[in-house]
Amino acid sequence: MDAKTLCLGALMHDDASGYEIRKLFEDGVFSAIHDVSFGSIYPALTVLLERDWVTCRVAEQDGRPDKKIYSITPAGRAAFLDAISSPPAPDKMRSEMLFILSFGDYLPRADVIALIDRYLEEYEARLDALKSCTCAEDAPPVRTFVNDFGLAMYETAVTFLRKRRDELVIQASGEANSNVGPARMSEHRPVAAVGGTP
Amino acid sequence: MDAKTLCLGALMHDDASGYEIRKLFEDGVFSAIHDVSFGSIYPALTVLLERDWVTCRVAEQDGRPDKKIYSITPAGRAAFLDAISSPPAPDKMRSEMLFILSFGDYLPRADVIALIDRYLEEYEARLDALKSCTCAEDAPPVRTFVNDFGLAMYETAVTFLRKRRDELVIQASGEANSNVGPARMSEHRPVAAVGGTP
DNA sequence: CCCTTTATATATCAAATCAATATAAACTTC
DNA sequence: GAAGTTTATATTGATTTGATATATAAAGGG
Repeated sequence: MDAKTLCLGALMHDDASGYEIRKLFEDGVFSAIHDVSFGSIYPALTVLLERDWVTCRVAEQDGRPDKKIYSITPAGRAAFLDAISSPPAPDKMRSEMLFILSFGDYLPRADVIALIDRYLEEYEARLDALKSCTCAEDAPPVRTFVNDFGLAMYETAVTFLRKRRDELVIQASGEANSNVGPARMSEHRPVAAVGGTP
Repeated sequence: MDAKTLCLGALMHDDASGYEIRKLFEDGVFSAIHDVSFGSIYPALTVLLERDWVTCRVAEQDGRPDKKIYSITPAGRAAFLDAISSPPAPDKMRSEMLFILSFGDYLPRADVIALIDRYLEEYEARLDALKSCTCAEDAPPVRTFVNDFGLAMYETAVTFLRKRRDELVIQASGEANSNVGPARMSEHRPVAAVGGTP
């Protein structure tokens, strides 16, 4: 999906700066759905301005750098509704965790369990975040659809991971009395590329 | 995750051509996990050849163009295991469907239901594909982990979508006796960008 | 008191990635 | 036998990402 469409979607809810749009996809309502980075957002906003799909006002702030607050125009709303009326592409998942875990046979059992622990942490955090931003419970089913979908998926993930983790721990302690308790791996960094000259 | 690492992972299972690697991520074992396109695979294989992490033999075929079949070397296996020992990045989802559905209030109810129907079709197909490639049931839990995870997630998705679709249909037929049966949208195309000069 | 981290806020750019397209032969279907 | 699909490889242009730079300020540790 085009970064311009994603930005318009964010602005359909409320006026926002580029930074705030990013946060919507990082932590906010879109966090379970899609992702965009600054490198796409700022050029997209520039183009949207040129096309008069959005307007921009500068808000001075005490201390912090000036904010450029973008608003969607009626023409922008029309363009957005037109864009989302085309049939969407299939969902795409990118999970380094699952990719690595699919090679669990090649890794020490303790590493596999530690990896599942990290994975569990991630999905527990997402579940909590989603639960806390759940709005009115009596809202119509269209409005709660996406939130409830995310909730159902994350709950399934957490339940599955907890069960399998425990099975692996029991199995491992049966094979050898090694240390496979709730070990945590070191702090998070993106997975290393496959070497080469940096 | 680096395309080189993804290619090495594919070759850990078996020798393959660039085309076959692509299929593993499109239809095969990695389809629920990650995605890579030709534009990443072919340059990656070239680099892997230079580093002697893979070898390449040309297989002549009757009729069809020659196949370049790549094999992972012992050094390649070592490099792969090293690459996957780094802590992985968090999962990323990109769902145009959910993004569009989150604006369901702005769309005609019939369109929303048609969209959910498409979504259901997609996940039913994925579920079937995953079910058919499920291997030995007595395999150790590490080996079945990723497949079972995908199965659990897809089943949750399908169950959720079926339930919500029916709720929306009942609600819609209560509001007005409009045609909201199992309508199907036109054939699949990627979602349109937000206009501009093509 | 200094240093690091975290947060707000915008912007740029090289490197990686994707979607689309070109080529080509064989197989399929009508 | 013409047209379309599938198998297979490869390239290109456009887009996206991830990293980095700049600027300010608050918070916390040592």
